[in-house]
Amino acid sequence: MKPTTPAAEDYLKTIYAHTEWQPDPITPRVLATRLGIAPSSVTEMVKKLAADGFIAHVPYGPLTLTPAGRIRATAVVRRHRLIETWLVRELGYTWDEVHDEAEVLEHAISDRLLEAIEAHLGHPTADPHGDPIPAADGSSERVPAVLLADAAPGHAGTVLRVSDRDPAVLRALAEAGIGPGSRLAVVDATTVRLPAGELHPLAAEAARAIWLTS
Amino acid sequence: MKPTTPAAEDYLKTIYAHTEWQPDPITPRVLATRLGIAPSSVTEMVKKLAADGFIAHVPYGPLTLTPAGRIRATAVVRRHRLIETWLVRELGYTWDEVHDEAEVLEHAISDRLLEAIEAHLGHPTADPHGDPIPAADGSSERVPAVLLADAAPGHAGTVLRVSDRDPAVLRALAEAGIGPGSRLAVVDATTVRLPAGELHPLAAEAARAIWLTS
DNA sequence: TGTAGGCTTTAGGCATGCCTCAATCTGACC
DNA sequence: GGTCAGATTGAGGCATGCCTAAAGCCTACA
Ligand SMILES: [Mn+2]
Ligand SMILES: [Mn+2]
Ligand SMILES: [Mn+2]
Ligand SMILES: [Mn+2]
Repeated sequence: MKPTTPAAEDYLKTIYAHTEWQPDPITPRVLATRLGIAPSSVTEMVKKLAADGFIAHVPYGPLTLTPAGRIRATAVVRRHRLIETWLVRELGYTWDEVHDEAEVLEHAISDRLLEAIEAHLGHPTADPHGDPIPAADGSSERVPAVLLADAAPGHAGTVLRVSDRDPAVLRALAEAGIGPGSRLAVVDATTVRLPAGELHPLAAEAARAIWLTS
Repeated sequence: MKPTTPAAEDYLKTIYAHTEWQPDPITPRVLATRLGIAPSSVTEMVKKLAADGFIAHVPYGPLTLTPAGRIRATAVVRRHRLIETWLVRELGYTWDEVHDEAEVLEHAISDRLLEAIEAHLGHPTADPHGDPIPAADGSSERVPAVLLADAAPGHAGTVLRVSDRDPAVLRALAEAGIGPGSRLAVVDATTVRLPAGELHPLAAEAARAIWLTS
């Protein structure tokens, strides 16, 4: 399989991540926005990734990963999440601080170091945000989940994951003691009830970051 | 101070390393050979590094670091050696395996992570090869040392450092139990006497890799 | 069914960091 | 002092990965 550059790996990872918790394939426009680059830059890289067999693309259509692309993408996701886990468990990072560091290191560590870190951590299956860490063969368990913002009032469940996209949301939730494993009941789109019974208000961004068991 | 790219950092580090154990400044030709690139590539990068104030260079002359260049170079060396130390002490690497990994990671970790690793290791002052780890301010202790290959027969001393350039040499020395801190007496250019009294033959490359107290 | 406006692609450009090949300089030796 | 080999520099080129501006496509809605 063709080697990939750090830039290409970020494209593949972002395409993969888009469909991880939601079915629609990603469009060039959305990919450009997520990566913080111009749409025309996506067009160019898509041409290369398609030529190398990592993505399938018909002009003006959405972007989907080929089997080879999925393998490469999950390998990058695996690195990212193991690095985040390592930073939190071994080096005193909080869950809102790890993302940028992992974004760089995921392209820099060798397979050898990745395996050493994984063994050192005891083969964790989820990162600090509750995201599943793919196994070395690319497989990962997918648990049915609902976005808190989309959950019906009255729905009660366990926090499965919290999107790591917005550090401010992560800090606010940590402050409230909410994280993967927390039990929550949905009161309305901006209020949850904690196990102790007290009501807790949530910013709209927080409600769109938390995924509960369905 | 201007930011530096990974490539520029490798140039600065290599220029610095050249004078660390020997006084003559490096020439473009030698720098190109060390970096494994063409001499004309060095000419180009030297122009940029000189324009940015990191090196001093008169055409056709040798390359020397400015104070700004020395600060940047020691920062990279500090990263490199702390990473090597961390790989050996925490993750089961041997001293012949760490160099390539550190060569990449030295450009990838944040200041935040560097400080966390350093604290986690207890602020070590030397890396697995005995090379001094510069402090955050760039300072480092320089101990007088002689290359084993240049030492007079009969000279006895402690191994201060072993060059990490050739992994095969490092493996052979580890096999013989020779490393920083070992006591050795020089018999001739290719033989040393160990503390137990036995003689040990050394390859010429090994004799040019070992530095003893003078 | 026509069209406006958004999405996608194309065209042309730029910075980085390499390369090869050719020209120029330097210093050691005759 | 002249010569010449090796070192250094210059010229031109290429891959990567971004950009802006302009052109082309597509579709939802009038
Ligand atoms: Mn990344
Ligand atoms: Mn995460
Ligand atoms: Mn390096
Ligand atoms: Mn070292």
